[in-house]
Amino acid sequence: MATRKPRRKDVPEKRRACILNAARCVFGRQGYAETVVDDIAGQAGIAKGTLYLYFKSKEEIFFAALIEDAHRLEELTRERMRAVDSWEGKLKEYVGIRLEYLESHQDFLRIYLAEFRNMMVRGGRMQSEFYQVVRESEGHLAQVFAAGIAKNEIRPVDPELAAQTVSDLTRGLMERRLLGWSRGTGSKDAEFALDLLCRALAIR
Amino acid sequence: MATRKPRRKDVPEKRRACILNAARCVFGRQGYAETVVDDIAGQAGIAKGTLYLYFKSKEEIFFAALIEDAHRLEELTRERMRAVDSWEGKLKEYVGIRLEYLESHQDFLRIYLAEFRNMMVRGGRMQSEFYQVVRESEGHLAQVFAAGIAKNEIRPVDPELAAQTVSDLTRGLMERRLLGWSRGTGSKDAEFALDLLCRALAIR
Amino acid sequence: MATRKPRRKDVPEKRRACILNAARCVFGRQGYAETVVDDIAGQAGIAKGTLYLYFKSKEEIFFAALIEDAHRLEELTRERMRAVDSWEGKLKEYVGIRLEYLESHQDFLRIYLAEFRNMMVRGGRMQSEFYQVVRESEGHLAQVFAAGIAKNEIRPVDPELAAQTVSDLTRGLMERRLLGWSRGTGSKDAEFALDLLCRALAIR
Amino acid sequence: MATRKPRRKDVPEKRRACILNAARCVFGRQGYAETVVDDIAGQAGIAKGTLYLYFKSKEEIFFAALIEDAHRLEELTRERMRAVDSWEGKLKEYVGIRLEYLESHQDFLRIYLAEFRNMMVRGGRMQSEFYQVVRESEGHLAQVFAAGIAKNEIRPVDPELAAQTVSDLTRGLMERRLLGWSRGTGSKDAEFALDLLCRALAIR
DNA sequence: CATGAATGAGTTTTCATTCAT
DNA sequence: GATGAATGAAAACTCATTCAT
Repeated sequence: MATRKPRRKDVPEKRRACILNAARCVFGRQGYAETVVDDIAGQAGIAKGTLYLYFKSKEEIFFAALIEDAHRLEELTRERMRAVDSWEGKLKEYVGIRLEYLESHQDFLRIYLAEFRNMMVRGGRMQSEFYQVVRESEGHLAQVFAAGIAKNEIRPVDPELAAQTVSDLTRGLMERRLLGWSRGTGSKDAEFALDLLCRALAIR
Repeated sequence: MATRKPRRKDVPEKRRACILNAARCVFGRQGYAETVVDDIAGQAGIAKGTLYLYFKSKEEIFFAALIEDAHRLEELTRERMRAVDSWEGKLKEYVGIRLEYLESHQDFLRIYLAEFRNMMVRGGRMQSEFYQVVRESEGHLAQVFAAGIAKNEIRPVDPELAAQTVSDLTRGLMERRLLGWSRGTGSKDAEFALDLLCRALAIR
Repeated sequence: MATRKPRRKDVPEKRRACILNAARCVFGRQGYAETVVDDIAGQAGIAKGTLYLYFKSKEEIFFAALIEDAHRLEELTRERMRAVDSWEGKLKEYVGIRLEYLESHQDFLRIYLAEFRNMMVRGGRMQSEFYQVVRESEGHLAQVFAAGIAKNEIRPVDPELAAQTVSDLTRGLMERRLLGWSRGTGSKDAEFALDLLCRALAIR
Repeated sequence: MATRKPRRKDVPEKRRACILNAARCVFGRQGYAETVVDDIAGQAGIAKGTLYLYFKSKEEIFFAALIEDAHRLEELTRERMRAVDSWEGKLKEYVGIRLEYLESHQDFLRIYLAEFRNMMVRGGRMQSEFYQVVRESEGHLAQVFAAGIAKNEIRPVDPELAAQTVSDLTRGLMERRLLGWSRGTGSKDAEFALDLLCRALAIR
């Protein structure tokens, strides 16, 4: 009913998405510095000049690609966490969704993780938005822990710190997978991390 | 008596060190890509050409700075861990030394962490040596856990995985400090992480 | 009818030719080493970067300019030699065409001759193609002599050696003209060289 | 009697010669542009700075090496030509001495020939002196021919032109040897060239 | 005298961005 | 809108020359 004829106004939207996909692909494979604008245009199957009709600069393309996917991941996470009740289940989803995402969006996660670290190196660049998404994500997790504490299922720890811990461990898991040190969604290392968190946080 | 006149032969050594310090400073502030060779020369107070008497390329300077300090950190860690007996104490030292090092070698740790993540992103570049140091460091930690398990002080977990977990958490702590989200050596987040690890690993 | 609108597709061809002409001009005036890429761009009236859209490197420009003209000279030579019958006539054309070419393509011949000598100095560089053209040219001449010998018009000498001799003498004539020691197509020195060759080679 | 004790004042002379030999060696092997001053110093077994006590610049070293040997060759030629009487003998010596010199001074002849051609490319550089030596050499040869003509042994040709012809042919022979196309002092090509000249010049 | 570390102007090449078609 | 040829401002690296020791 809604999107019957994808005429006119939708084409530009399609173009934009196409460019961002191409960008994720080449940025993920080669990194920001090694990627030349022609690579993105080539991968997207359009001319170099056309890119500049949709984005102001190479950097803008990069962050647009990064943030769009970060939002998507965040939405997906909320959705899946809503679907389970226990805090352990929600925690498992948080980690699990990231490891799944990794399989299908390796390109994105490569730049996501690398950029996450660059954010550390200098506050600069990282134009607040990516930074926001990351903080939101951790905030959401913190709420889960806060609720668990309120329900007396979790020890009375600082929910923020617990969330940070989960965030750190999950990034570690993803990175090692990217390096090829481990595989699969439910492998040993993920189980170990989840078990460790549950043991350390659960009452008793 | 010994080093009275630091003339002649010592000067080149001094120059090299001076260049590496300058390099750490600018790489740490601006990252690898944003740093131009002139910046390093300027910071070191020498001419651009002089750099090339001591190093073959910008990249070589980068890795020399990185690896030299990585070795130093690794040595310091071993020393300090040797000085205590309990596995909890050793663990505390491992984390503590890193947070202390951070205060005095912020520049280095900025590039250390950023590069650590880049290593994840693509195997390339990272010329094995840095990679070696990092793996050694985790291996050393794993031995500590293995010993704890043998002495029945630690639950029978995979020592490698436990070491990875510590590594991930410690990097997380450092990164947040670098971002200015927390301060001090003995602050809440570090205590939280250590407490969490001890609870999760200790028998009982 | 044919080439009414030289639009679109012809422009790149024109650019290439324009660059090569500029290159011949400055290389011819200053030599390879003394020429900087900016000189070529300036002479061609385009930006430095544009050169690299048409050629991969300074060296490639150099050899493209060299070889293109070498081929042209070779073709012209064959054409003109075919037009006469006697071996003396062909010989005269071989020398004459070169001296004429010199008048209109001084730039080219400067680099041609200089490079010819560099070829001698070290086998390196001279990427086979120029070398091929030169050898072909001498080979063609050798065939003329071989035919003359077969027809009993020329003494039974080694045709290859005779061709080399002609080649050496002709280069000498061109070089002296380039130095300004003599002028004109039909001047004394050329006549002398031709007469000398005919006397030495002809039967009787 | 004269040179008893090579003390004091002779050492600098020795140094100079040593530098020039080194220069010939590396210039001959690598060409002017590819040779860096360190190469010369290294080959001479002295420090780079020392070169500048004996010569003002790289270019000066180059031309000093070139001209010194050119003078030596010229002297040797005169000596040997004086030792024979017939013009054919003198001619043979002129060519022969050059082919011999080639065997023992390949390095020099490589730069000699290349530079000879560069002289053609632009009058510039070639600071008259080398130019002078070359002209003298041809002048000397011309005198031989003039004498031959006076004695009615040689046809009444222009002696200058004849000398140029010999010069061109000899350079051709040397170049081909340098390229490895022929070997030995008395091989076919040299005989051919001499025979050709004699036939063309001799009365009858 | 001899040295060789230091210099910095100069070179080639790349590539994000623009704009006439 | 789309194109891709043209641009020119950097960047990494070299090397002839100098000069304090």
